[in-house]
Amino acid sequence: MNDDLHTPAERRRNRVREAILDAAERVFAVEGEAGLSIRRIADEIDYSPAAIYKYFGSKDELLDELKEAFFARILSTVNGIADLSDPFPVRARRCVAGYVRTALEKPHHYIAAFSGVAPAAPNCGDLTDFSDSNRVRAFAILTDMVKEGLETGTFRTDLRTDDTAKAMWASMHGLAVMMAHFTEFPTMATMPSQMSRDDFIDFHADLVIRALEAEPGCHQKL
Amino acid sequence: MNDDLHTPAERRRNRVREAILDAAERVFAVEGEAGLSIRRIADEIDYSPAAIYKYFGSKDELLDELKEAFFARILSTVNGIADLSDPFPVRARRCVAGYVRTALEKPHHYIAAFSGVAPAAPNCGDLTDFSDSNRVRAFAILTDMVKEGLETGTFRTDLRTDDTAKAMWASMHGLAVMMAHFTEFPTMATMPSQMSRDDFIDFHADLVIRALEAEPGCHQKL
DNA sequence: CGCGGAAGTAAACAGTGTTCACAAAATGAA
DNA sequence: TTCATTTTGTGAACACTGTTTACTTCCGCG
Repeated sequence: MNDDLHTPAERRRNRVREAILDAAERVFAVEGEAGLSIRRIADEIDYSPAAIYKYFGSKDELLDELKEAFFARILSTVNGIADLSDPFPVRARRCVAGYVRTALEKPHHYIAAFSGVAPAAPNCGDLTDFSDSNRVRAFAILTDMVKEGLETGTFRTDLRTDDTAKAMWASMHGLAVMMAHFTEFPTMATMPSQMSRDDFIDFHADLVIRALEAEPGCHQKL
Repeated sequence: MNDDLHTPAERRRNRVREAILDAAERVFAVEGEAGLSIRRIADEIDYSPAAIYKYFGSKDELLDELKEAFFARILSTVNGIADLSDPFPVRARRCVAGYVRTALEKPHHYIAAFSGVAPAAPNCGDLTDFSDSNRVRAFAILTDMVKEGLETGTFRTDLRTDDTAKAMWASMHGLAVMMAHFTEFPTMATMPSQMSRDDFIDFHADLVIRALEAEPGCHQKL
């Protein structure tokens, strides 16, 4: 968090950096990855395109920072919910739903964060390269949740923690990416539904948790 | 299916068209959407870039055809499984798993098919524009499956067919897109797991179906 | 002050999708 | 056959893109 803003020069530099990110953010949120170009950002902040390369090594680097920031936002939302004192399976459902809702606040961001096949990272091959902090922390929330479900006896005892967390995330992610993809339609259209957007998210969250419960559906409310 | 290949000219034209699609397919499967350029395709088939525009209105149109063809392939796989005579909940699980496995045969294709926010279609707004044939048919398979589960009493009776099908699709899609995204890692890495890739797909499929069952887990095998 | 490094720039390079005027070839009719 | 018409293919251009390079300008430190 400490960004070393001691000297005026450093603060000034940081201000420009933020301005670049802000401009990128603005354009990106509206026009998506396709509409975002270095020259466009430069125009927005009245700089020359080349200037941006004094602050970011490449366009991808800049984009990664945008996506990472958004992912951090989702993470903190879910974290906030996880820290509440709701009884267990309710809290779990709320985390799932919260994840999806936050993801849908910026559909372009969320989709962009997972579009494309991840390149084989340099320091990969083992599981030890588990260094992408935000995603790791997000995953940790899930595994903690599963552990709690197991310990309290809410979940089936034959579930492996890590695999279950992964499956949960896949399901949440699926809903988020699907609704984000169809975001410009009313009620996620092109597919019939009687439910409101929010109700559907809750419905899905309920299913995700229910799949794990020893005696499913004992806590109907919310 | 009838492509009107009556005259020699039409057949010749169709051959070139296929050659273009084949070349695109080849490049796309290996290098993904990023590595695919009109000029690259043109090189591959020894034509000039401009020639391609005699066969496709735009690069997007060409790409859409690639994606659509792949989606059709997934669809037919799932359809094949759905037509088997397996007892019900087993067949449902197999459909889900089959969807994911086929999607993962070409990760680039699958991800590309859902990357980006869908633009508001011209003839949209109502549900009546339900005209994207392949996706509609895929969705129909799901709704049929849910209906069968409801009629045979396997599924909970309080499930709404359409919403349940949508939720199912979201979960399958989530797993597919997640595994596709991390496809270049061993065992979908960056996340710990004790299971093989295939086992995990089955595990997830089981969870998806189990969430809908009236008495979950009565048909453990396969 | 002067000096060194950082900030910012215009211009260029290599690449992209796409269009356009034009040539070559195939087609259909007389 | 010959001639006109349509189709197929091309090279060059246009307007973009991300990125680099040489250059100037400016700020902070000694």
